Amino acid sequence: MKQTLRPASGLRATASARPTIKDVAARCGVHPSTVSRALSPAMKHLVATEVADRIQAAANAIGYRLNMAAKGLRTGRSGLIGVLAPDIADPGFPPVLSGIADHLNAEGYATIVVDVGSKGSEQDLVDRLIARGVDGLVLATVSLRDDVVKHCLDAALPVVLVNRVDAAGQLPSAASDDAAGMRLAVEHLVALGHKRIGHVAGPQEISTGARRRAGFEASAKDAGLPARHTPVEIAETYTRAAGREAALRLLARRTRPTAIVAANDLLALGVYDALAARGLACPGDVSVVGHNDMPFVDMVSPPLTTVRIAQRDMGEAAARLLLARIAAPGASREHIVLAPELIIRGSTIAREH
Amino acid sequence: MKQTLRPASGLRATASARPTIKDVAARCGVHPSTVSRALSPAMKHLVATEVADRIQAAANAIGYRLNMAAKGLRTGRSGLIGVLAPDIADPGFPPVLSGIADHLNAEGYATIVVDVGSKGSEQDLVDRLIARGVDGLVLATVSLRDDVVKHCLDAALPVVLVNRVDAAGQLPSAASDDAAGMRLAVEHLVALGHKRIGHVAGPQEISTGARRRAGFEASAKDAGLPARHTPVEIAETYTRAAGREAALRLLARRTRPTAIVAANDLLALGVYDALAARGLACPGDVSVVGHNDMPFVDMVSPPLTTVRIAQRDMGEAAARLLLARIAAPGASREHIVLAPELIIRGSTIAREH
DNA sequence: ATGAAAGCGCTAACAG
DNA sequence: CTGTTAGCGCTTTCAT
Repeated sequence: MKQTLRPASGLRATASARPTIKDVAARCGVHPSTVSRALSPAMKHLVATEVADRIQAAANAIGYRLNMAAKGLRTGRSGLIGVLAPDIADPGFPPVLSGIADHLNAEGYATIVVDVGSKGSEQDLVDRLIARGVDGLVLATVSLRDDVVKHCLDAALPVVLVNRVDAAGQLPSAASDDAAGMRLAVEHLVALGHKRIGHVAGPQEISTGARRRAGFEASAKDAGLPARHTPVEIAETYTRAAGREAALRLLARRTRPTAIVAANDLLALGVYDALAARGLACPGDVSVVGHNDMPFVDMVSPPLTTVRIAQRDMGEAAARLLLARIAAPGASREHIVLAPELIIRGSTIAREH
Repeated sequence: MKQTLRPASGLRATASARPTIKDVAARCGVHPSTVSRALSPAMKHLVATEVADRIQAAANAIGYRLNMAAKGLRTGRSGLIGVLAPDIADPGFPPVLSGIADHLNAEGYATIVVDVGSKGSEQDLVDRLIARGVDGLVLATVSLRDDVVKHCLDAALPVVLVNRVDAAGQLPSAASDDAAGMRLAVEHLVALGHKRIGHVAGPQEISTGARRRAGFEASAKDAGLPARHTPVEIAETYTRAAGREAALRLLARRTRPTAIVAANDLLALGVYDALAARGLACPGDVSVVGHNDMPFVDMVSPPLTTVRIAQRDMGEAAARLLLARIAAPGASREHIVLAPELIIRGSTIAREH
């Protein structure tokens, strides 16, 4: 028998190690479980008020902090949420993230954000998060046919999507109304007298890319514009460079569009680059509309007309959805859709006839 | 005696619960500790290769994942690092963060990023991170006289600073050479013939604000410019609005500067706003230099001349420093300083005489 | 209202 | 090389 009891555990005020529930108990002359109860808001009512106060005081005095790892081990819930982001550096993402994190923090959760872009396989990242015992996942990365979704469902892990949706609509999501956003853009241009409007579409395996394109085509049709006057070119990635290339292809068409709607502000800046490369003026020769209203697009020249999406709200909605899912695993597959808003600036102008 | 053994633990393939080391052990007919050894890279050599392989296979077969909370509880190390950020939405921060996270991830750590701006007391945030058992902290928030620093030192928690330094220089840090950056800016303007150069300084309780200001004043003096021709106005926050106000004050001076150096790109954009408000042209009437080279300042009009700082490297250096600190708690209080670079664009022009 | 006991999943001495 | 044993800090029955 090897009893490795720490000598006089809990009595040494010399403690440099982190105090535990036992230290508090010893100091109050009560049993550790009583301390646990007194310090847990939910169980506090089971303990005499006077004792509870003494325990609270002692805990403060020695600077006791709950050990979440131990609690998590015991309860099976870590209070950790994983967030998979496509690229932290993308200027559109921080507001979403902060919406997510604020809401989650308020509920006592901490968030681990993982940037998928840089490191290898998304599966691996998810597995590492599972190893950390995350109680749920927010995916801002899902592409339309995606194995990660299946992977998470297999792991029986509560998951929500933000800013994206999955092809089958199986997962709860919070996203902007992409079709409505494109309609805003197209109708604005039509009202300005434009009859030939091009679209620089985003990657089609990402839901925003596919849905904005569909929204563009539908709105153009509804406005009575023939397909040959509403050409679409696809950018393979949401980057300025890809936007430039796609716009260049659009401008090389037989009948040049007098306006271009981009699926994204980054793409729109690429359109600016293409225009400059061809010696065309914006908005003089070609009007441009973006999407997302990312920071500082009001400072570029010309200030970009764009569709603002409710990024913070989106993040918050996703967090709420996830928490609901965690509380009731079988719950509703809700899709929250947020209304976009057109911000008119200097990059769109009436078409002189 | 109450033996609550799970019946036939590890034999049920029905398992919907997460498999544990015991399940793997049962499946292989070995003891759990052998599994632990076989699955730990560091201890694997203690186990027969054949057995180790069998264990590995079984683990994969049933989808076993290490439970980090349990491991952490046992070893006292969580593999979690906390990052305190002033504002995730600040466009300057993501590259730093991604430098930190990438390096840390590669070493098996996960990072919890906390945005200080939104929620209450920084102390509380730190305490919550301590409750999570973080192995160390990266502070991107420290102001020059700061109690958080003391709080962390008290908790004997390894800490490094990034992008900032503390007044006493007690903590290891990774930051850009602010003085050198300002010298680059001032000498550039002097070379262009400017003789009256103003400075929109950042908050003086933040090290970048204070050090860039000191750098500005030193460089101006070295260039032979009298103090009355190199006025300084302080912006209370690093925001476009505060930059505008400070610039307005600068422009209201008796002898108007022909160039303005801002402590930060956000501030520089505020200077643009002020110039526009006074009907002055940039760079025609007043040249402007920023600091940080944040995304898309090359797209504003005019494209901003600015001092680029090595943000990603800064993050990576901070991560390295922290890991070193964790490995050897008493280790060197190293200050890593990164060299900045001047990026000349359209907002600075020669002063016609 | 409190104490006792057991165990979450893992690792680290310590025997063999 | 492998099994035994104990325990990290906490919560939660179950008894008092």
